[in-house]
Amino acid sequence: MESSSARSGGSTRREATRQKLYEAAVTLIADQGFSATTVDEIAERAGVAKGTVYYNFASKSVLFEELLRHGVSLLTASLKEAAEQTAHEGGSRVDALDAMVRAGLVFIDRYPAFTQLYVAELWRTNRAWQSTLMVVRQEAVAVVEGVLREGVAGGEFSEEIDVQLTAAALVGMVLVAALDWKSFQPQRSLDDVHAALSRLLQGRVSGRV
Amino acid sequence: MESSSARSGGSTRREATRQKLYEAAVTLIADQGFSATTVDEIAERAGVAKGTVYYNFASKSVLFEELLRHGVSLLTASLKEAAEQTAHEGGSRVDALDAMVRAGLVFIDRYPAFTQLYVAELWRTNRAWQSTLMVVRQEAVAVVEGVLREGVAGGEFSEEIDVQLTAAALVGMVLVAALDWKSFQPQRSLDDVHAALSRLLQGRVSGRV
DNA sequence: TAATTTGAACTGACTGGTCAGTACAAAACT
DNA sequence: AGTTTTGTACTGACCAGTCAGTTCAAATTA
Repeated sequence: MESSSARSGGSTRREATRQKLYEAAVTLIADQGFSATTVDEIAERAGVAKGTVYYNFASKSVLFEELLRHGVSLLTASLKEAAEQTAHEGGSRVDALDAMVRAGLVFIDRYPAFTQLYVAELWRTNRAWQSTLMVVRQEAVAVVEGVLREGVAGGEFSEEIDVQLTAAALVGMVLVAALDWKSFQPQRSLDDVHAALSRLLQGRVSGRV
Repeated sequence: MESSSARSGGSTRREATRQKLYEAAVTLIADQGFSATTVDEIAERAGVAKGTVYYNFASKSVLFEELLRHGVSLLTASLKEAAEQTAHEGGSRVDALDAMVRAGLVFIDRYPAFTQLYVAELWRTNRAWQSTLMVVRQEAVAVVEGVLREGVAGGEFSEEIDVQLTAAALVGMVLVAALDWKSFQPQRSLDDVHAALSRLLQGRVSGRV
């Protein structure tokens, strides 16, 4: 079971179907929520028969869980890359933070629906995919926390800062600002939004230029 | 019709029932989402028969909408009070911002479930209560934007800042940090969390003092 | 002050529709 | 030649909303 002709990672055809299903599910669930979205809708939007959904995923919940894993792994990879890139170029930790803010914006710009759905589910309890979500959240936040800790160790950041809380606050800043951007002023450019957040991040809001 | 003994503003009994329904609904919906929460569950949790829900609210959606309105009006009032209080005491705009951050934290501390539910619904589209949510969101954000604008006008904040985006970012910072606090390190004190956010807000993260 | 009436508030069994998941034979891919 | 997809039909659990009937405290009456 599972080998077939194209061995590495399953057949392309199947992979394509799964991708279509992800894309259909992500927008529908972002808009309506998990429970209000029906499997029939997802199948229709993906241009696929309902049976195909169940051929590819064990259940609606499993489809959603794999969608979450898939999406967050993209984000985590992108954040890591941004941090490492900055390090290689000999930038400071503030530069790394800034690069990660930008990476976050790029991600949300490309996958606004996923982001929205993620935020909507993140703090819920008593849901089937709760544990998956926790794991995946921690992976992403850990990247930010890592940079903060390095900054504290290297004397670049104050030792007084609370790493965990500050990381959460930074994530929240980017998340909410970006969702606001996408929802209420989508015509603005990414650079524009990034500049506004950089200014806030570097404490240049209060007067001193 | 409608007079009865206790005239002013409807009977106390009815009001008490509605309050119980709000409280039951807010935790259930925060945990499970709107669609996954049944009216039977809400009624049971409130210690009331299902029919009572429909005697008091036209539908499940209406119950939820009124819950949203009720909750956000509390938040808005609290933010306004914080801002005005600071102004009366002759504080700066940074002080006002800081007071509002604290007011936000106090609110989330008291009503974590409501906050969670609000965040989960805020960026959705195609839902019945969408317009209600927009109105109510704007009321709250406007308070923050107002303080920022006054700060810019008074020369206290840089003219370069983007008021709308910065307001969103500030809200996000408080929101996500507070939800993280409540979810993952609930033993910490409000003062503690407030201090961490103040530090971030005043740009004291990067080295200097 | 005891008996009666009123009506707002509440109850919970019931209905009609919806939806996740199943079944499977035929078709299409690779 | 095996894997994947299709299309249609079906089942059974679940749930929003309804409605005929009940409760009870206050108001009215005698």
